[in-house]
This record gives sequence, structure tokens and C-alpha cells, in this order.
Amino acid sequence: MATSTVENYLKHLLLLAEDGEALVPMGALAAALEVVPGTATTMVKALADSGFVQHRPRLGVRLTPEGRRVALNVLRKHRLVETFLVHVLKMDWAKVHDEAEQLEHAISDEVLDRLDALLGHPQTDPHGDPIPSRQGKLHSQVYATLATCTLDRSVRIVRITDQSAEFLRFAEQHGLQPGTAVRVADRNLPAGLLAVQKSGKAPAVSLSLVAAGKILVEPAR
Amino acid sequence: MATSTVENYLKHLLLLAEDGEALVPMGALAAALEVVPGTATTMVKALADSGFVQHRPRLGVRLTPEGRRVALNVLRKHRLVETFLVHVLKMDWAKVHDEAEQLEHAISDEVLDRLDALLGHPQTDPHGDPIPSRQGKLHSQVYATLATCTLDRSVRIVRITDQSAEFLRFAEQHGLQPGTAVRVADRNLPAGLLAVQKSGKAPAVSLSLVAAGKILVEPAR
DNA sequence: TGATTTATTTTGACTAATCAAAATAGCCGC
DNA sequence: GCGGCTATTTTGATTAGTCAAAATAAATCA
Ligand SMILES: [Mn+2]
Ligand SMILES: [Mn+2]
Ligand SMILES: [Mn+2]
Ligand SMILES: [Mn+2]
Repeated sequence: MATSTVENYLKHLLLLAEDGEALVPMGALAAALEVVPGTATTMVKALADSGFVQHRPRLGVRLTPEGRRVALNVLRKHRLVETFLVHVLKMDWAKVHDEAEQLEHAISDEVLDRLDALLGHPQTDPHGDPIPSRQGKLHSQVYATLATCTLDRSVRIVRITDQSAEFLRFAEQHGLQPGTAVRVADRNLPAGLLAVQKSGKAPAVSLSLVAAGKILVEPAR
Repeated sequence: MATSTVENYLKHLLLLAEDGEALVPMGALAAALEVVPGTATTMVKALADSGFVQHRPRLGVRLTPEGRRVALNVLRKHRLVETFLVHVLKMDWAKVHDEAEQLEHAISDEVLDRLDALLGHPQTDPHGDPIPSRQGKLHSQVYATLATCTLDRSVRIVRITDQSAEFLRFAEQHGLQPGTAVRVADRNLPAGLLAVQKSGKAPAVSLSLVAAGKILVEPAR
């Protein structure tokens, strides 16, 4: 069995690669795992020996099909656990990431399946992150963000791509959560600022472009 | 934070001591944890340095109040998780012990509290094992067993004290689960056998005395 | 091209947890 | 009261994962 350290390395490689073919630089992997680069190098060589990754010395590392399979299963556990914690246990969506970071290594595939059924086979977790299917399909669409979408057009928030508790709490405070319909009322490029208007007469929310870039949207139907 | 190894040592010491004052022999602890005795000795010395146990060399080991506090919290997690898995996820009661063995180290105190509330603050787990209270009270009553209770008297099963999947599956197959009313129709001491009769006209179940001793009962109200 | 900066890898050391096997202590019989 | 059995402890080695710091390779700049 893969240890939880191994699972974490593989999961982070999956998240850092996205497409799957790109080589992840050792430094990026080390930073994501909060270890020094030498540690990541050592570990990656062990992972390569186990057939989970391909290591191109000095260039980077990428998952093998087997490594990707394991990583997708861990990611599925992570996101289904987050969904369970928010929807069933009513936990704060800003706290569930840290919980899931542990639980993703402790639940069996059988518990995973039963959780999935209990939750009604959700497609995304509470932050809008797509949940890999049981068969290992991960459909991560490309979305516009509040920083790039059309001005004054009604859009629906679909995903928050920053897991940090501070950002999630901020977003919740202003009602910027997946499912919410909003529109960018004003964008001031030089100032790096924009104003988001929720439907109704709530006051507009002021956001930096960086923050707005973390909020993915799709055209409201 | 205590590692999951430390948590397992403390939990097993709690289960092996029961009353709390008895010294647990090193061999018993090693056997429970499935490690060689030398490993247990080494670990116990480390636990003593951390203040979790008191080690009387060559005599045995027992929990300190702090060790007991930690152990009760782990045991509470274990049994609440088992209850969740059976009652919410509808898992086989013979499988949940192994699942809980992992999950007991991965869930936070906040998740614990919310699980407890979701389940309606249960007093016992699916096997009838008492769940320690949030405050660390563990009321383990002394019960009669099917091997010792009055002959031909209606009793209610309250607890199965064998966690093994085989025994639990056997018990379930014959409807010998907590809550079920039964009566010992016949006991043959020389043969080491007894017959258990469920209410209704189901055929009597034949049990060895050893097996019967693992099924705790109380007088049916 | 040659020197400097930066990323990566290597080396040596450490911690937690484990086992195999040798040493030891305590008890038990006679 | 001495010899032997048994449980426990000690010793030496191993594995997984980590860091600090030195070595090296590659990229960038002069
Ligand atoms: Mn994790
Ligand atoms: Mn998420
Ligand atoms: Mn455990
Ligand atoms: Mn139980």
C-alpha cells in the first residue's frame, strides 16, 4: 500500500500538472509539499523506482499512468470527504480542506463508494472543484474568471480556486459561492480593482484583480 | 500531537487494563499490538518519557491520567466511527472495526462532536461496546453471558465482545445481535455446548461455551 | 567565452518505529 | 540454594521520511 506521504506526493503532482503531460519542476513540487528540495528529489527517485512517476533529472517529474490512477483516487477521496463534511456534518467550508487532507488517506474504497452514494454522486465539491469519477475521469473545464468575464453580463460562480481558509471565509462573507449569480459592474484596470454586483440591491463587493482571478464563472443561463 | 502509533499503544493499554489500576504485562501489550516484545519495551519507555504511561520494569505498564485521557478520546472516535459506518453508511458490522482502526487517528475533535450529534449521542456502538463520553466517562457494566446466565430465562443480548469478522458474521447469521431477546434452552457442561432459543419458532442455535462467553446479556425487562 | 546566479542533486545526519537475536532478571522446582 | 524456564530488556540493524549544507549542472549575463 502507498503510504500517506506517497499519496500526498502523487496528489500534488496531479494538481500541479493538470493536463498530465507537463513536467513539474522539483522546486514546485517541494514547495507544494512544504519540504526542502533535497527531500523531494530523494522521494521522487523512490517513487520512480515504484513506477509511480517518471523522473527527468534536472528537468522535472511527471506521473505515470499508474501514478495518475492512484492520485485520482486520492483526489476523489479528498473532494468527496469535503462534500460530506459540508453537506452532512454542516462544517465550515473554510475548515474542511485540512480535515480532508488527513481523511483522504484513512478511508477505504468501500467507504468512498458509500459516501458517494449517500451524497448522490456529486460532480463537484463545495468549492466547485470537480470530483474525479470512480473510473478516473476528471473533467476540469476551462472557465472565465471574475477578472476576465464580460463586463455587466450576468454570470454564475462555479468554482473558487483558492483553498486557503482566509480567502474562503472572505468569499462566504460576501456571498461569493458556487451557484451565486453576479455581474461585474465595473473594472478599473490601472487600479487593479473591480466591483461585483450581486442580484438584488446588496452593496457591490470590491475585489482586487488577483482575488477576482480565483473565482471562476460561467455565463448565467 | 500523538502519532497514530502512540494512540494505538494508549488505546490498547486502556482496553487491556479496564479498571485502570492494573499493570499490563509487556507481553500482553506486545501481543495486542502485534509487535515483538522488544519493540513494546522500547516504545513504552518513550511513552513514559512523554508522561503517557508509568513503566514498572519487569512488572508492567499502566496509563497515567493524561495517557488515559488521550486513550479515551481515541476509543470514543473508534466507536463513534463504527456507529456511523453501520447506521449511516449501512456497512457490514463485521468490517467496520478495521475501518475504524484507521479513521480513529484521522478525524478531528470537531468532526467527532458533529458525528456524535448526527448519530444522536449514542451510548454504545453497533457491537454494544460502550462509547466514552466527551468528558471521558466510560461506564462498562458487568454483565452475565450466555455461558453464565440463568437457564430458560429470557435475556436480552447487550454486547458482543469479540471484534473478529468471523465471529461477528456468525453472530449476525443467527440473529445474535445487541437488542435481541433469547433464552438458553439447554446447557451441557461436559460437552461444553449450549442451545440458544430465539423467541418465535426459529430452530435453536448451538454454541460452544467459549463462544457463548463472548455474548453479554441482561435480564429481559 | 567565461563568470555568476539559480535550481537541483548529493551527502551526512537525525527521528520514529520496527525486528532478530543476545543478555538478563525473576521465579519455580527440587 | 542452585539450575533452568520464561518474560523482559538490551543491542545492533533496518526502513521511511526528513533537514542542513555542500556539490554540481544548467541557464543567464557580461
Ligand atoms: Mn493528505
Ligand atoms: Mn475543495
Ligand atoms: Mn488504530
Ligand atoms: Mn466495536
